[in-house]
Amino acid sequence: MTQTAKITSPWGTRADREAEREAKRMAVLTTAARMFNAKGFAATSLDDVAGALEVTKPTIYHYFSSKDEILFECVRLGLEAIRDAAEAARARGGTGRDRLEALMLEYALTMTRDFGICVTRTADDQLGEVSRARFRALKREIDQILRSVIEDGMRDGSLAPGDARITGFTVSGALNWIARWYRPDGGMSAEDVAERTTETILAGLAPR
Amino acid sequence: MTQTAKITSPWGTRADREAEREAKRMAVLTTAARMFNAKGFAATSLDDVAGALEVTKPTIYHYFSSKDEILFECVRLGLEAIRDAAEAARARGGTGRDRLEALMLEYALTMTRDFGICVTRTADDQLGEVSRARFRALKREIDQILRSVIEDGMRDGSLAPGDARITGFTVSGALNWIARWYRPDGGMSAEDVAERTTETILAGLAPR
DNA sequence: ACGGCAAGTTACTCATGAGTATAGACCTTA
DNA sequence: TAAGGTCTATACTCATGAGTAACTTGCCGT
Repeated sequence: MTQTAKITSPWGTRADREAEREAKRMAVLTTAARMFNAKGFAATSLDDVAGALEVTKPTIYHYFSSKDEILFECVRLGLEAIRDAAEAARARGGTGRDRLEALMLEYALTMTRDFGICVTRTADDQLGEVSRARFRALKREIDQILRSVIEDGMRDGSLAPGDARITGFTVSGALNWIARWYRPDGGMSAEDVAERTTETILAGLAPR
Repeated sequence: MTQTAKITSPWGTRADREAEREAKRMAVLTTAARMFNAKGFAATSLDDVAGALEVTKPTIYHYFSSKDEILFECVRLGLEAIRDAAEAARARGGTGRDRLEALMLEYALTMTRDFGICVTRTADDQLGEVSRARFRALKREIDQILRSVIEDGMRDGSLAPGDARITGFTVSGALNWIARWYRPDGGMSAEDVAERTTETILAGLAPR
């Protein structure tokens, strides 16, 4: 039998090159997000980010047009992860409570990851005008999905009646805070943290 | 009857002058806190703060030695307000649940005020090394008081059993978040917000 | 009266870091 | 093999804003 299997060419195709470019973009974003989370956005210079990737600043400007764009892309990835999870939870079956629980679990998990952490550490005043508007819009979108699921639950009796707005803020506050205290090396897995926090929010502190 | 009532001298005493100095210091802190909250710490220059007070930057340096000191004093005032309230709540009588409720109400109220807002908007990387250490110590102190009250409540049966650490983080997250969404002009008083949020945390979302 | 402290001012210095001009190496395609 | 795009580096510019030097004014205590 002759060798007919196609070997992979050492010369990349256009698609290969685009994938590589995308991989480099993501490497910049991941590195930047980690450094923003560790030292703060203002205290992290693009020279720092470039240095960590062992390239120079103009290289970064080859992939991004400004520091603002880099920060926005980081929070966008975090926010879109939450929004997509929230949307999926809203669309699935079950009671409002079931859907809320699914939503909270995914939300909490995102809060243990680089881009999710970046979201809660970023105040909108750090972004330029255009990014800021998009940032707020995404946050509003998530708040609204969360609130609508809570309202569904209150309506179908699977959640206690109350003010859906306040309840929504309480939930997002508790979940967002995970990003501030969770440490992967702290003996608790991200999944454990997500489950316990979700459980605490649902059950409340008072005994039943 | 002759005039014997002591008139207040136009020449201030030493105490007067010290009080005035203190008032000016506080004016700087309040103005700075509001501007930090509105535009972010990095985006607020001391020239901005001085301008808002209709003085010049060196005047501010007459009362404070650095921008770092100003930020730290702002968060210190916020954190000490919370810590004192927490300590008072821990010391008073009643079940763990009663004390926790009192603690949460005061904590929530502080989160609607300038220095409290400053606390949650300040990431420790914005502070110099020394201030950062004191900042963390104060936060830890508050966390520990909160946790000990929760543990008391779990022990005396007035709170549902669970992981006091996770529960504490959930509580502080939900409360801290108030600083991010509360607007005094939003139709709800700070007291209302504090009560409703506290109630939601205690009761939980699931129906009873 | 006078030395000195308190409270301001104007007019600097100086480090930092975002963003750019320009050039060179390499790779692909005609 | 020449043209043109892609990727990276060196070596800048330039605005900003923290912090300071040095001076003025006025009040206080001796």
